[in-house]
Amino acid sequence: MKLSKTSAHAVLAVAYLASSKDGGVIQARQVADHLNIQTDSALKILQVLAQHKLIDSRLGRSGGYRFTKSPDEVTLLQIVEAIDGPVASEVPAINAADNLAGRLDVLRVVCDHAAQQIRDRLQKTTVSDLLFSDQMQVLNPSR
Amino acid sequence: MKLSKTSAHAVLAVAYLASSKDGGVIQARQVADHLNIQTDSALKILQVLAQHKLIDSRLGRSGGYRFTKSPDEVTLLQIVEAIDGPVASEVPAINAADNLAGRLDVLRVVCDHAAQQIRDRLQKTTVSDLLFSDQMQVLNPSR
DNA sequence: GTTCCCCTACTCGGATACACTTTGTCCGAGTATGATCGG
DNA sequence: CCGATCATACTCGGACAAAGTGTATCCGAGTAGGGGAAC
Repeated sequence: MKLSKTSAHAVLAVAYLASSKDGGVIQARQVADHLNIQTDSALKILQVLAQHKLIDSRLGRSGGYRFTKSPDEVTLLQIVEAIDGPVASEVPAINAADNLAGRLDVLRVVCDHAAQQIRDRLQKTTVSDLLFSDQMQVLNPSR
Repeated sequence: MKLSKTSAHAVLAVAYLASSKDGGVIQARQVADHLNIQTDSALKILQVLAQHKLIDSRLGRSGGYRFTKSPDEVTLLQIVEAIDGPVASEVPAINAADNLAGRLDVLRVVCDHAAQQIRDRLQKTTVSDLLFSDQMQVLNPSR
């Protein structure tokens, strides 16, 4: 299970927007500073998230991004698939003899099942889980 | 769940050796022909499998490779991890503020769980499962 | 005070360049078998 | 007939080149709000 860097940034960006929804919008620059990445990179991530309706974008001079959904409704699967595309099984095409078709089918079934388990796991975790962990972090060992 | 091309080749190579164990060794060239790949590529795969003791190699003029284990004992996980390395969770290192540590931990837990499920799935399937599917395909009742 | 226009700050979206991983290829070296040759 | 020598066919293992994929950066364009000038 390899989480792409961009997906990880996207998840943290959504969590950041969700934790900072004071009604106002947040600019890409602020998100970039929070994640310690370039503004352009954050911009691209936020654009894709907005295209998939996971966050709202506002154009113009006082524009920015905003998280308007309920944290319970947005899952990690939605975020990851918005960035990296569908989490599907991939068995490479192999140009081999016909009697290998059955064995390749077995591999496909195994990978399909594994991919489904990944999807299930990513769907069980929502943005609110991230927000909650944040509270635990702040309230726990500091003092 | 993305199965690398080399891993797929390795699985099919082991299945080929397992289905052809007449007592004699099989040369890398034969495996390459069976998989429709270059001899060098097959050679490299077989070498790695032999290093991990999944198959036996025999040096010298009448050398080659042989599958001596029981098909029930060798799992797909062993083959895939021999080729691609450990199937572990990977959450990219992110240089962000400290208050993001908790959220990153959540991501790590999720990915760890997903990776464990992948391992479980790959471990449940053995070489004998591939051989059985082959019989179903070719209708060759020999076991 | 109202209207019009321009300037500014932001998002949008494609294009491009870069880095990393995977994949494919090559070559020298080691090893065991069989054939050959000399005693 | 027997043993030493050589040729052959294979594996071994590292190194390298090519391809593919993910990542970072750049640039022009569009959009909305604010400020200033003219009336």
